[in-house]
Amino acid sequence: MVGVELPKARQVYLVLRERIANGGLNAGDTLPGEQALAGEHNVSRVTVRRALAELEREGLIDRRRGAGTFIALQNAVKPVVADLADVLSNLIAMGRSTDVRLLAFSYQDAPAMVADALRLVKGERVQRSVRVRIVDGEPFSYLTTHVPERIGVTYTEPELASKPLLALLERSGVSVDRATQEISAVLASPEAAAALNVDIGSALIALTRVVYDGKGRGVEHLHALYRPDRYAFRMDLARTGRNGGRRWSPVENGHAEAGTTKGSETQAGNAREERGKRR
Amino acid sequence: MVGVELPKARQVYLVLRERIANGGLNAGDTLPGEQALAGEHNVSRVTVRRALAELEREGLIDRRRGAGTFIALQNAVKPVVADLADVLSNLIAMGRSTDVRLLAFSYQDAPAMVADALRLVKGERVQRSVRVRIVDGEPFSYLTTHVPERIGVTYTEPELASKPLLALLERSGVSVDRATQEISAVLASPEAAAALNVDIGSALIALTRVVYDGKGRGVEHLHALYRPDRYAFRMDLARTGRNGGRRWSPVENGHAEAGTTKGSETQAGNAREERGKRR
DNA sequence: TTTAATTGTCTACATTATAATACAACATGA
DNA sequence: TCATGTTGTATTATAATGTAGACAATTAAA
Repeated sequence: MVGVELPKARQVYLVLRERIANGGLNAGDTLPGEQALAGEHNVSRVTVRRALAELEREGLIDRRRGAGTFIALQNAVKPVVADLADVLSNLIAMGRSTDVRLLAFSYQDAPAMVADALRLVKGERVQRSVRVRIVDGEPFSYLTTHVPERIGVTYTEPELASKPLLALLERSGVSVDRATQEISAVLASPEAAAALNVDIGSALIALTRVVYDGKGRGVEHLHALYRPDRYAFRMDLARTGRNGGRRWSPVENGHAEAGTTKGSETQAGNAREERGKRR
Repeated sequence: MVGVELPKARQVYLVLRERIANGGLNAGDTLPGEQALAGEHNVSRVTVRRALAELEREGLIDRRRGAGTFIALQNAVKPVVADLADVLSNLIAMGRSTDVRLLAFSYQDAPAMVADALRLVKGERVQRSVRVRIVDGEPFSYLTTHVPERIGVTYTEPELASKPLLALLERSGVSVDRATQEISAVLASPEAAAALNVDIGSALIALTRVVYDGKGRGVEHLHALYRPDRYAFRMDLARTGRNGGRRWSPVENGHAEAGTTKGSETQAGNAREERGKRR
């Protein structure tokens, strides 16, 4: 049973990061001393120091010998905030350069989950592709798509790497009509972590979208993973008329806000690259 | 720099769990032998066995001596899928029993992030509360709310533990009008992990909602953490008219589907409780 | 200046994780 | 029955991680 626990240094790191982000600690505040932190968390000072070193490397804190440890001034690297409907359009509208790398492309039997969602007969063949979308030189989404073979054959591998999948589907005569999507959270698997340049086991936003044509047949199964530090789903809600109903309705928000802070981005970006290389 | 890495056993565990969930492995399939897995992942067989032991404890696989390791039949404990607008209403509509525990309640200076979102003067006092919502006996959301002091004083601590916050706000004359919410993913901090009965460092869905009154003043800042195995945000989208626009519009879905499988829930629930107790 | 508190550094040791190997117990199919 | 491959168990060795304590360097305040 032992062996799958998190190292203590990482636990302390997590707790402190949480306190800095949401725990009511403001920029410039003084953190408790290493000795005190060691006591609070029931670990040795050396372990606390490892956690603090990681936080310092990410630019969240400043440590000054003799003085103490302080919360860094511009610690919040705000993610790009975009509407839930169409990520790509929003990014382009923000004037960002996007690029795609095709990591895998094959035809195979449909996994049970996909066959179920697309309403295929079990084992029907599908086209599977894995792509990484790169925005402004940094990877930020890891896309796994499954498309029924009969539709997949209407476009080629290089086309998939250069054009949006939805456009390819429409070109082949499919009427893209309706979709269902779910948002969840997962830990980064080694493959996804490598592609997105984050640590294995870090948190990722998971989005699963199933697209149907006019007749209700599934035409695309998309499983997307996003870096939460680079992206967040945002929606505006308005209270629905009936009083006491206590319900919200989604509101079309004209354009998404670009939320990435200029100054801090480069710094955090570099720190992250180091982290990725260290193995 | 060392000390915050994930143990190899946990990395292998993550990979295998990912493959079981989304990697095209179906129920009943045979996993590669421990020796083979050790080779694939460049770790020793002992390490692979630790990862497998964890998966077995969670009911995802069956191991039979002499025979092999198999994917458990009913492994997919589907989360409760609900609409993004109003979680609580959906749960009640599903006929589920919900309960609330109040973990913290205090008045304090507003953290920078909250003050910013609610458009308060920095350091203005706010009421902070931490609640855990329990559905069908299992904790599934961890809510941290900040409300401006002038509004917070209109209700009492026990009221907060028994009535929805939005109802309390309206009772005090606040016109709840508009909200913005963002969905992201975070790792479970020790506090959240303990409250939600999951492992430290597991992935959680993070939702931040800021509610405004008719005059655009912030009246509530909600930070919610959900267990992804118990919950997922779902939305239905329809293609917007203009052809080539390639945009989606949210669709009101009348009622959310209850997605929890009866049989598997108890089993997985028990496994999880064990996990929570082991420390 | 003095004093106390802080971070930085170092050493020695204990505990835990991982690796490599061998062998037993069991299942399966030839 | 037998050969083969599997999981279960044990042993040993090495590496990684955590602990404890002491001391130096620096800061800030008394």
